[in-house]
Amino acid sequence: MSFIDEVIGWYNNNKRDLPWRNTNDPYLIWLSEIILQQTRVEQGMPYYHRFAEKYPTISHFAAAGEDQILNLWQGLGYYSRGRNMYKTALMVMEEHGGYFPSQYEKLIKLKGIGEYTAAAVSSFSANEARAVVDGNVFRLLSRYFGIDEVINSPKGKKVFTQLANEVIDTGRPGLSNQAMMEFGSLQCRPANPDCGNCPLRTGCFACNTSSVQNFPVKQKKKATRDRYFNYIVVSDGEKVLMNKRTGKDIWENLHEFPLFETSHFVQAEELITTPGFRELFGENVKISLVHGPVKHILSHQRLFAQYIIIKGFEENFLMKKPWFYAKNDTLHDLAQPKLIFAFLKMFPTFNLI
DNA sequence: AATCCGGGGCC
DNA sequence: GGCCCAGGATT
Repeated sequence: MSFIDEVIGWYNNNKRDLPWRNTNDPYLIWLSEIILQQTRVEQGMPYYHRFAEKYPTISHFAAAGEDQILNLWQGLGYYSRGRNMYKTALMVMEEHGGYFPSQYEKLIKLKGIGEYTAAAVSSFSANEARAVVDGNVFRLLSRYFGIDEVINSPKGKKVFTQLANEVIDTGRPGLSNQAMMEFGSLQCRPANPDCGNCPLRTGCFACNTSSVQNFPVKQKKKATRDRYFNYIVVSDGEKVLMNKRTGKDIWENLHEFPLFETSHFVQAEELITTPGFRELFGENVKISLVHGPVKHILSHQRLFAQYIIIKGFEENFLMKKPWFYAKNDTLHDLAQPKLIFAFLKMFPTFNLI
């Protein structure tokens, strides 16, 4: 049996029953593939069900607004995926007559769809023979063939893409791609792979040289930076002051409390006496309560957030600011990062004030 | 080529 | 604390 025949044989006996494998609809497959980018199946599953139920077709999806998409995306991270999905939905309605494309060459032109996702959707929905190369495939190929090319580099990506397209079963590309990823995910997993029971062990370079932990070779990422977020909570118990983030920073278009960022940690009492603070929130503000600091890890940043509940906020300080009041019972309609929705979940009616 | 973009699970 | 996860866009 060839390499790919072994992988497919294993897949037929060990595959998980995942909902997006029971359809040929390129829209639903696209939905699942975007959700699963850099995201574990178990984490993305509830989101897939929510999206598929609320937006059963691309027309339903496009009829929503970006705010609604981001709201349903809340908590999943990498929010550009949600923003790009919405752009793609509009493109499909305008440029493809509301029919989600299934061909690689059309898919690759859409927002948020790169080589991996275009190969996945086209092979699963239309059986185009284009190999998917995700983290699972990198790992499986590098271990089995003993390839020490750095995977997170343009050259490495090229090398592994070529190899993946050489091993793909062109007679059944969709099945072949699914099998490669499932094998990498369950059998040839990152930590403690089950080499003793692996059907590929006799031909596997890494297994035969006891060097599984040496593959794949990956360039280490740069250290993260620290940021200090001071969230200013202004509430009368019925409504709360909110801000919608803009620009190229994290969490674009998500909502949060008015933010006062500092270059280092500053105690709340000291913070409100700094000149910049008074200019933003008024001369008469006083601290009611402080929550935190809360540590929050992102892929490239460490956030230290403290929530400063203040009183004495003057309404005329709303002038020329993007802030707005949101009623407590409408907060759930606003997409928020975890640092905000987790706080609101702890104090749903600001009963701490 | 390097960096940025979330949140969670595992070791 | 580091690594990884059905990656892609930007610079």
